[in-house]
Amino acid sequence: MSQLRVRFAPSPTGYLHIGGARTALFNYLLARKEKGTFILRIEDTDVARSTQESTDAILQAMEWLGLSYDEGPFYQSERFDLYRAKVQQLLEQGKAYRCYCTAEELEARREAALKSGGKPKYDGTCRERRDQPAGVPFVVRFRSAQEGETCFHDRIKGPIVFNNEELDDLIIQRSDGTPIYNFVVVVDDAEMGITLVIRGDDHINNTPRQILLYQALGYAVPEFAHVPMILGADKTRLSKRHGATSVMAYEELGFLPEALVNYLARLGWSCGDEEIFSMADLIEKFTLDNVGKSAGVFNPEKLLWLNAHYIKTGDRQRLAALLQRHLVAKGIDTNNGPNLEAVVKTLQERARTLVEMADGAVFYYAKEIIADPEAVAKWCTAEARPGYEAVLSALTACNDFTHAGIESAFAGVMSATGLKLGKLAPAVRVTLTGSTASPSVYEVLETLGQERSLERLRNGLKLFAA
RNA sequence: GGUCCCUUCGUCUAGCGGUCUAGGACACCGGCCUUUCACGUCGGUAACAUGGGUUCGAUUCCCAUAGGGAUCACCA
Repeated sequence: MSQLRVRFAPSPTGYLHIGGARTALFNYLLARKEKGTFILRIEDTDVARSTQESTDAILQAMEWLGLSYDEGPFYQSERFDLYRAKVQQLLEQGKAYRCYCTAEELEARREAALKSGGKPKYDGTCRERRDQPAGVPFVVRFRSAQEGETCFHDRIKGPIVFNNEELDDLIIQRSDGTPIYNFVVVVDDAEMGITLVIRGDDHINNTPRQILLYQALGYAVPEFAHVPMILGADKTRLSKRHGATSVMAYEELGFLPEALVNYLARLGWSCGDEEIFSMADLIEKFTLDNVGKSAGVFNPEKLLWLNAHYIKTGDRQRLAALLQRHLVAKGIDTNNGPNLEAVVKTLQERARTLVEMADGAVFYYAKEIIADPEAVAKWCTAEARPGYEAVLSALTACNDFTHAGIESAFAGVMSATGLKLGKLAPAVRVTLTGSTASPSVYEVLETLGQERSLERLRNGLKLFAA
């Protein structure tokens, strides 16, 4: 066990999105690699916006991705006593003060400042206020440093310096007594012994004020590593406009968790020319040194490619179980039909997602084949009928309905009729699958089995032009 | 607007002063394979934002400019 302690601290105001998942992944990978501790903390201090459903969704997504944590989940909503005590401590030490300005007043002043070209920061009205009017609601503000500079060495971005003049006295406790993010994140990271904070770089601007807070509270300041944002194709922050952003939406779309993990890891991190990484590979090879500094564009095409790779190389039994779920979702009963693993085998190389695989598997379980009219018109012609009938009788006579047996049945027909497979197979494919695109007819025949195949082939006779 | 971050093919990236006529991957285009669709395979198009420095020598270091992103809440 090393001293490294990292955490993922999502706010339960929605599902786990792609960006959050990558942050969680990086934390997880580093913790595992360094044999450190990975902590999960739910940041639900905003009671109005936090929901149990969101928390559940986040937990579920973490589990689906295989990101297990060592401690937690901790809920900030259960730690208000701690925060109140820390606020009190700051108040007593004169490092924080009560502010009686109302939200409306502040808003008005902000606008005025902006209009006159000034900075929209708190003007310090209550900074030196001594009286404590009874019955008047107040917030607690942190007395921030007004001069000097605050700097830190980011593990990804390098040295970053802020002029303290840019910082204002931020609110650390609302008028309803609940604490605010920038305050609790400091208290919790310190109290939980976090040694390295890995988070999105949208938090860079929060870092200096948090450092000041660590110091005011007498805590050691942890290290920081700010990972770049993930952008949409138009280079703006990834959002719903760009398609699915929820991790679990990808499961529904037929993606495998290892594909998403692999993709997310490679978005912003690299290891030479390698592209394919299992979770074990990532744990072995991940380092913050190879995380890039610039924001990356989410590329669904590449995710698709990785997913196709994992489907191609995946375990059939597992894929069969996953495929069944997608088939059932389409209202298809897989009980009266070919073995699912055999079906997976024929579709593995031609499906990029489980949804595509399910689409491609539908014909196997159809009670009746409804053939594409265009395909029928093109291949089920009077001219093709003799060959088709020859195949039908050869397959009827076949007593070894395996790939090899089927192949030799076709070979027999080909030598007897002089027709090439290109003349024989298409019509068979159409009556068997209803379409011109499918796995190899030998495979389809074998997978369907003799009984079902012959039934379809006989029914198919009706499709031929007279 | 202020502040902060970022800047190699369309996209993800390799590159950590000379090995760069810049490598890999996705996508795209073409050949091959082939019973369809795919897979596979071979090949191709395609990038160091711009301008100054530093240096014997810059894709690599520094500074500007431009562009992009983030952030400026009693959200996190």
